[in-house]
Amino acid sequence: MARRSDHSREEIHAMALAAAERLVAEHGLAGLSARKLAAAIGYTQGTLYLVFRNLDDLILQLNGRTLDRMHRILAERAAECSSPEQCVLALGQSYIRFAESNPHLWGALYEHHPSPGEPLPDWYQVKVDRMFQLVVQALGPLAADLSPGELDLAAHALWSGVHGICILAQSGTLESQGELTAAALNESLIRNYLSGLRGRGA
Amino acid sequence: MARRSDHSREEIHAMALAAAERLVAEHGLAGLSARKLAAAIGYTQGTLYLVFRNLDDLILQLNGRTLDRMHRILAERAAECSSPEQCVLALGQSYIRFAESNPHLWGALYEHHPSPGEPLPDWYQVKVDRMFQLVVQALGPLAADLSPGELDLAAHALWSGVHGICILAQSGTLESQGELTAAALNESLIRNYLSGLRGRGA
DNA sequence: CGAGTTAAATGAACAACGTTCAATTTCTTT
DNA sequence: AAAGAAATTGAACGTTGTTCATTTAACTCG
Repeated sequence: MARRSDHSREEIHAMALAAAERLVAEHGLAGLSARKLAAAIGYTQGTLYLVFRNLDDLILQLNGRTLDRMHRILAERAAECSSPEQCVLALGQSYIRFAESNPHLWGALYEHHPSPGEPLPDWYQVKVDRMFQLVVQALGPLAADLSPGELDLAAHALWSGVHGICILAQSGTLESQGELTAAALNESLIRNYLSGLRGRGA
Repeated sequence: MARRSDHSREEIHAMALAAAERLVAEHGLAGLSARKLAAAIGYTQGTLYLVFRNLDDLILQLNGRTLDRMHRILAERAAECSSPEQCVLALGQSYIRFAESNPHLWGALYEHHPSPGEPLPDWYQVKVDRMFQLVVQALGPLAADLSPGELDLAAHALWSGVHGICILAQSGTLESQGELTAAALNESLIRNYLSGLRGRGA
């Protein structure tokens, strides 16, 4: 089996990403290997390296897709809500729900570290920033007296807080105690933070 | 080189953990391997398996040590502060400072996942709970009208928020923007959350 | 003091990993 | 049909975690 057998480069690229998504969703990042992934699309490991620079590159692109899906879902939810506070709450709950129903794909987002300390590519950073912008937008009407910088700070503080709750929930640390669901923590965090934000300056 | 050469089992255990701490601190979890670690203490890889069940076990014990060190530092800081709000702030800042000055050891705490979904051993869970108790204690005087359950909820919400900020900071996502330091996010999160907590019920 | 026993330590072996690239195979063109 | 080009392969290399038969040193006893 060799040249131009069935699929173009673009098709192989898409097939590989789709198969990787299935593999990771089912077995986590650890269940992904070049040979297994190649077998899943009917090729051998070498072929993957014609389409991706290496596995890190492939995982990064997979994470990009996950960010896209997540952004789409959260943006929908943020559009449906009534009051601004409800919007922020909805964003948080949607994020938690996404993490809970796609644990391995969501986990891959932060389990995967690019090689040294080298920065993420621009196109990936854009997707991350777009997520934060959802929070900034939802937060805007609530904090009319804040400067743009203060608003950004608040959005980041709040959103990394929600992110931390997801991580804690997925690590199973708070599985034992019944009251401490991710949803309850999320609501407490957002409600009190917003209340504090309204009560004073930044 | 064979039997009873120089060190008892306990000594080898301690030497291995100390060497692992050095290796991980310098090169991250990825820089740790059975052969490299064994060489660092003058043994071969097989010897490690006489003392540890496997590498996961070793890393878990290493993380236990890190949690111990961190708890000691945070407990000292929490004892030195004046007002309760200052205590919570000090805890958060100390946590961030620890993560910033021990990035790889702190990273190993959450990068390492035990094999399937099997739970952490009890002795480890105790160390995690002990960390949360520091927050609960610091939070206690600030929330006299809260039930124990609500206090626990608040402590977990706040602390996972701080944790999320550390993760975000270490991932380098907010390195570009100058104002968004982990310390600033931490202060915003804690100040506003506590303000909200005082202003109303849970 | 030398022989025999016991246990510590080794390191070869196995399967799997990411990655590379000469070799092979198929398609296209002459 | 032969030659050329290009897609795909899969053997190879160096690494990984883990096991366990074999080796080697120390201790015990006659």
